[in-house]
Amino acid sequence: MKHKGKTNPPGRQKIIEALTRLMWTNDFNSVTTAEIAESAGVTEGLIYKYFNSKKDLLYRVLNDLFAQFNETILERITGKSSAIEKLEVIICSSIEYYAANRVFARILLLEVRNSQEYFNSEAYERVRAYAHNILVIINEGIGSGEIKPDADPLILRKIILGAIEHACVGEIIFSRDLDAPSVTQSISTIIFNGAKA
Amino acid sequence: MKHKGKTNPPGRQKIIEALTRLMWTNDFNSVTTAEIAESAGVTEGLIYKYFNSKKDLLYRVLNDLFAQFNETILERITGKSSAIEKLEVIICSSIEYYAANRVFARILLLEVRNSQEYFNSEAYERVRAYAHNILVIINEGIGSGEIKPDADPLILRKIILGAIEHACVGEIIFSRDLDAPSVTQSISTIIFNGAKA
DNA sequence: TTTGTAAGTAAGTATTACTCACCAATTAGA
DNA sequence: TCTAATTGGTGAGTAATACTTACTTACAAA
Repeated sequence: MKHKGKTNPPGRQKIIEALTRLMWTNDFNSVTTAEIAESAGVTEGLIYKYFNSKKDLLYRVLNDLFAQFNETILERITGKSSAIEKLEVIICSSIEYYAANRVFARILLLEVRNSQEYFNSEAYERVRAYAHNILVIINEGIGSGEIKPDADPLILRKIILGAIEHACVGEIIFSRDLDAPSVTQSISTIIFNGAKA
Repeated sequence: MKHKGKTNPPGRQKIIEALTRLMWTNDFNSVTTAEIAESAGVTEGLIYKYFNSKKDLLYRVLNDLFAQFNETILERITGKSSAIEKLEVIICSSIEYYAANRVFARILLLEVRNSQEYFNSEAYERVRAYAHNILVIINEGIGSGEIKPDADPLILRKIILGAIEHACVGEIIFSRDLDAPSVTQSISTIIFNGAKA
């Protein structure tokens, strides 16, 4: 029988932790269900009691990690009144979080987007909420006169998200250090003040 | 015996075309070697005569597509003397190319980066050359006084590449239309003139 | 006590990426 | 010209892997 999903039994949690642990050194495709089970100290069958597929398990891991991420972000922007300041906090917090939580970053930026199922997952819902939040702040900034009224909010969001991701993705792939405040400073200067002399 | 790689026999080319064709509708992981062979009209064994692995095949496909892409770009920027103009041409050409060649875009942006082997591939070398070219143009722009001298060239490149990618990735995943000139215009305005009012 | 369900096991199975021994035709060398 | 090697291609394997299914045990409530 399948699990109803109301509770979070120890076995289930151990499986989630095992995959997270294994992905510290391996990419998702090269981690096997047998390894996950062994590392969790349970049998392979149990994985399929709690998760529909190996990918479903991955999306749950991402979902858990993204939940924490979203909390951190929301916590940090409350109190800031300027829209640009809020956006800078989001940029910096995102980079910091990716730098500190490489498995999270790898899953989010490199492992899930290749398959359609992801876009029906709960994890993706959270990503949308995060992106929506940025859009709200941009519109707020346009409303208050902080941001140019003719800047396309959707494009500005794409640039911000793209800059965050691209600023991290290389360092995540090659396990290089990331100086979040300094990178944020550079990004923010270019995006808000422009690169043209 | 393994193939030496000097020639490009019909079977080899048919395999490349088959994967490209199959990836028009399916993501890489859900395409099987059996399907590739059948669609190419050859046997499964032949795939491994010409390619070391299924992934190696993917990287070769990307390599071929990226070669064309690089040619297109280089062709278009010759003649332009302003650095910013060159960068705008690169942004617009990239978006146009991704829009017109969705399989190429999906492979490059969504399918290869999750595995380390990719970063040793010939395809990745081409990506580096493309990125290097952008950096050269940025430095040229700083030298000529078009671009702010205190803008970090590496970060500016990340923002440009990030903006291009993020401007396309959603539309590629969800098969939406992409208006390259208009998106380029918006991106360029924000990056070069700044978003701040 | 009984009944139902949740937690977990163990032994499968089908599929899939990949291998290997072989064939036929062309080319090169002696 | 005979032969030896190389190239293009086949087809029947194999090991591994994601997933299934029938089963056991623990336990909570009625």
